[in-house]
Amino acid sequence: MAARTYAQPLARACVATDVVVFTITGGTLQVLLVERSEPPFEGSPALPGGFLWEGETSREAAKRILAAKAGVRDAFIEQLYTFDALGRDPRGHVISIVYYALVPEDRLEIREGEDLETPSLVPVEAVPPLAFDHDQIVAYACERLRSKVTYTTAIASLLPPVFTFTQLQSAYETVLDRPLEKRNFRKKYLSLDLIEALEERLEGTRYRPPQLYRFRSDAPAELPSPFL
Amino acid sequence: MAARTYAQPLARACVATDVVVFTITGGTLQVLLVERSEPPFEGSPALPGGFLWEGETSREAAKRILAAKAGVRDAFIEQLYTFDALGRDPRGHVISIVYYALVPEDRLEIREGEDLETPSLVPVEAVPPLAFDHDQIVAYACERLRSKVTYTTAIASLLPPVFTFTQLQSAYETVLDRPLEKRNFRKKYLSLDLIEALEERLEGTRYRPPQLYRFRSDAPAELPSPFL
DNA sequence: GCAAAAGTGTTGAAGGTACACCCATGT
DNA sequence: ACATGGGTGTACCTTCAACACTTTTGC
Repeated sequence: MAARTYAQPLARACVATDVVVFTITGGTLQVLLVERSEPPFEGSPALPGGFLWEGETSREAAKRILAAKAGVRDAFIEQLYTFDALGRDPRGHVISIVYYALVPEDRLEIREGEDLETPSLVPVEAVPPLAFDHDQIVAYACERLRSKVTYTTAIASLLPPVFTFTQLQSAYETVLDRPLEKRNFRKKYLSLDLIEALEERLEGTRYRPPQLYRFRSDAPAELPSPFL
Repeated sequence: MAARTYAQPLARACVATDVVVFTITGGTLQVLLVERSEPPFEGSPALPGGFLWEGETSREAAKRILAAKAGVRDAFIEQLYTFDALGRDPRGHVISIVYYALVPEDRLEIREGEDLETPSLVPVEAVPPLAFDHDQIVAYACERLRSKVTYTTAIASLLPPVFTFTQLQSAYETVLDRPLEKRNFRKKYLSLDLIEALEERLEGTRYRPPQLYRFRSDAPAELPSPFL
């Protein structure tokens, strides 16, 4: 590829992608893990991932992996960081361009890929020791997610298209891992003008039916300043 | 490396690093560019960069490039993003793990590398069209830098170890590209307790000698919330 | 004494935090 | 009528923004 010769031998690195898939289930933030079906770390839990295919970008690879393991094709997905410590993969110099994805619980379809790796959801508070440097990656992704929701509308990607205010608040509480005060949260959030009330209310509750909301189609992805 | 065969051919990508070196000179934010001494884009301005060497991480490569072009060994350096669009390098699939670095003006020693590429500083407001996707990279790095200084002490890396309050404020104004109100800035900044006054004042001014400050050795790198 | 930058407080507006009760529904 | 979560307003305090003059030095 490079016609010229260099004083130093160039790295012969392989490029991989791993994906940290987040979802909220049962009031906890969960991450999707697979059990590795081959060495290295065979049998260990790990992030879903794999090598880049020819002619594929890392984002495309991440989407492919997301579709394969989580059954989702158009989720929020964003590059997290590139991990390339020399010892991170015993097979040699493998760099991983890591993405994180946000998937609403109801859109997640966990399936075995062709490679027979079984995906499962694990609360972020209970992630077991993982293969490679994936523990660090998960920790970093959580940090990023927490900060991201405070100045963007990324939370929308963890919620169904239509939701109640309580669901919205509870999603924030889950991600941020702290309680928010109900009245202040509503006041503040409504003032941001990001969401709009539907005409219907939720039916079939055995209590007062809550107002339904959705994000406005013109809601900005990013807010000028953090609001939480 | 991979013993197993795959259904799809794996990407044969080369890994490079580029570095966006920022400094403040003469009240403007500047970025270090080199003129490419070989194809592709021979003669075009570009970011300093190059392929990873064997046994080297991208961060080490970035530091090597920083040292080679800017004569600086221990500057602030942080991974920015990994760019891997398929068409970004006409030679083939080259992914670039990009870093950005902050260097105080007085520590910068611009030098020609062995490759004869001549580095020069250019105001970020006047960056010419660059090779590859480097325009985008510079734009993204500026954005990152602007947001970074609002919630970290990264500004310290653009200043000499000892500085006046005016220098500090002016560094913020340069990076953020907007004026700040002097009294409010001082009040707010002092309340953060990040800097401490030296006993000496600056001498040799032809006006009232200003107080000198330095960042406290225990100043946190990151602040709990943005302050500007 | 003049030029040049350093340094310093107050006030009004806005926004944040803390807090407790009534409402609408299903059973 | 009761249980359940839905929904609302006020008072205080903190923080932010706007604003102009005096001080210290060198020449």
